[in-house]
Amino acid sequence: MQKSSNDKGNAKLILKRAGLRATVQRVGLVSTIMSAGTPLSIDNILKECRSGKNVPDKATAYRTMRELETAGLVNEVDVGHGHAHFELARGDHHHLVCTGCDKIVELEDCEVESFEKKVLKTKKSFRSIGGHRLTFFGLCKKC
Amino acid sequence: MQKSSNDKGNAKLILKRAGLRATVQRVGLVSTIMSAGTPLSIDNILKECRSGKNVPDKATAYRTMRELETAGLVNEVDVGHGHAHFELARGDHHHLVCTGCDKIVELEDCEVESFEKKVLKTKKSFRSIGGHRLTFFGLCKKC
DNA sequence: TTCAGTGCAAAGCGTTTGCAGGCAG
DNA sequence: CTGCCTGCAAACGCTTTGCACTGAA
Repeated sequence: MQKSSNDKGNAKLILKRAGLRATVQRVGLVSTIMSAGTPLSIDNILKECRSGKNVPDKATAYRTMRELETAGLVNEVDVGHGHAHFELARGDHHHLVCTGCDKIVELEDCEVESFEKKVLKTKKSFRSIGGHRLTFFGLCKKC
Repeated sequence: MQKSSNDKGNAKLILKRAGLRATVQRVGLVSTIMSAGTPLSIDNILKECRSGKNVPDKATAYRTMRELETAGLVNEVDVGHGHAHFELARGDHHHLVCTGCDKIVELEDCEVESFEKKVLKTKKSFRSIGGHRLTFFGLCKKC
């Protein structure tokens, strides 16, 4: 979870590539998301940023997330906590959420494709299926 | 989508069984949900109720949904529209949502169980998995 | 120097809650 | 008649927006 100067360099590159100015606030936000292995809430992101300088305002954090999302660099994740989480965009994957402590674990290797094909074949009123969202809820061993 | 007097009778029974008073407002809310084949937003539910008498207040609608949810009669559904939908509780099933017109279609025959077992076997930090939520997004033929 | 980006404060939206009055049992 | 239920309005939490100032290029 510790941010290296390498993360900050990468963050700058990522921002530049997206056509966004690499301000101190944005570099902090992006490197935080990059070094997290799990989707973070806005409050968590800001808490992480407080270890650095020029902590962004909450409005700035939201604005930046939307911009990164539009640029395809970040995905919003909703696990039913009443607020959004954000993670670095990556391939099709899902989440496992502890209903006790709200911990979120990433799941690789999506296994929904065959189901998706069957759904499209069955539901004649639909032209196409562009994506899906799958979340598992359970209890982690600490809860 | 038309509510029969039969629906209203069933609604009264359902409410009584849940230990709730069968007021005009609640009967309207429950029979609306019963006759819908798809999850409805609070606004849609109230719109449907307006064809009858004693249209419930929005606060009443929310309160009643929470009570029915606690009683296990209704499920909240979140398809990422920024507001809740409610449907009659039934077995494990999923939803297909049109990103054009927001239509929601029900999917029977859940095919996630084997994936779920594999996840539990892989993620050693979790004790149990109690449920999952799967939503497909696509375009219907009208969009 | 210039204007994209920022912080602050206010507004927006869905949802919840407090309270006094009303109706089902 | 009793107290559960209701409508109204205010509060709430997350998110967005308007605006004047600021700092990156």
